[in-house]
Amino acid sequence: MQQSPPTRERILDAFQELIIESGERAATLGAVAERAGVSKGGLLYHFGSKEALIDGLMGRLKELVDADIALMRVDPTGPIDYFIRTSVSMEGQFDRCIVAAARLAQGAHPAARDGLRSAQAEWLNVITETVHDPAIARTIMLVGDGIYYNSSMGAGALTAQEMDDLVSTVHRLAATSAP
Amino acid sequence: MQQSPPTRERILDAFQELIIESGERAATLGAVAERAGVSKGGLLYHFGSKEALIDGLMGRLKELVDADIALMRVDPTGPIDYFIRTSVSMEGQFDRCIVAAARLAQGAHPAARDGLRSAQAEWLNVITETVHDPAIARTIMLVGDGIYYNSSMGAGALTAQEMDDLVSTVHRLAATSAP
DNA sequence: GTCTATAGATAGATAGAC
DNA sequence: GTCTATCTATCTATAGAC
Repeated sequence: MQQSPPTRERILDAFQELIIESGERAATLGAVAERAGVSKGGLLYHFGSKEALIDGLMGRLKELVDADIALMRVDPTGPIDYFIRTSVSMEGQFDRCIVAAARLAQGAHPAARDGLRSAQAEWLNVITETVHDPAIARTIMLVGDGIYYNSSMGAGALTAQEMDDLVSTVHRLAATSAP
Repeated sequence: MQQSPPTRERILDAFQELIIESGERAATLGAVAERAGVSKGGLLYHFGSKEALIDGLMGRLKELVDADIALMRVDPTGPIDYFIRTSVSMEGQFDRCIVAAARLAQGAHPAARDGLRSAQAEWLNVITETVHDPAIARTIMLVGDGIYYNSSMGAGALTAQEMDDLVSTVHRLAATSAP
């Protein structure tokens, strides 16, 4: 029998999805509460302010980033393949959480900005360990950032063919080296 | 003697800068009016609603994009060099307008989303004409998108050295071709 | 732990004087 | 073309019952 997630998680889910679907502005406490199936008062018992709600989502982000970095390091296809392919999906909790965080970061919420920045720093670390050339590593990071930029703008997902082309293009780039 | 720009332009400037500095949410009609040096009523004479204000900024964006595409086609260093180097600055009206539009697009404003999408389509056209390989062209576009993603997140500007490295890395990528 | 009721602040927009 | 005054709606947050 299916258990409904704890209220706290349902609230964070509702907040995250509302931000993705309709922007930060539409993610009011009332809308989040309704979507999570609680009253405003009930929501404010778990997160005492809107800032606390954002901090809650950033806590979730940090957990997911840590898990992702660990997976990236051990992926059999290598960190670059993993990085590009997982940047693109928008299907999992992780990507959805990142897109929501990106939108909050644009709304000038320092906690969201810092959370994403430290995630970027960790990814760049692993990529630099792999390709050694810092300029190439930074360029690959920019490709990943570009993918998130498009995701967060509601662009459609890449086809499987486009995805394969992109991965192989990035691999050729990684094999290149400055003269 | 310095002429102050017409009120309409001052209002658009104020709107744009407020969005960049503090996010869409802080760019209320009152805040925009104050920054532009008019009253709310004065603002609403020129732009009858917040949506009209957004449409006004999108009109400015379209003009700037058209001018940019024209420059990109005739730049002596070539379209790719021009595309990468100008994606990065955040100093000119054009980049600031794009970043503001990107933030509005994330707030689920369809007009902003459409304006940016058509700009991206035009850039991609020119790049594809230059490098011929569509997968490489798309990858270069993603690098440019990544730069804007970082700009709109308030990341610091690249150093001149990082910029040169990036441009040469992208050029090596452009020289690559699928087997 | 969750609810209702409500306070207090601020948003977008209108009306009409100048 | 610009202003002040004001209306209405909505948002965050608090208080207190259950």
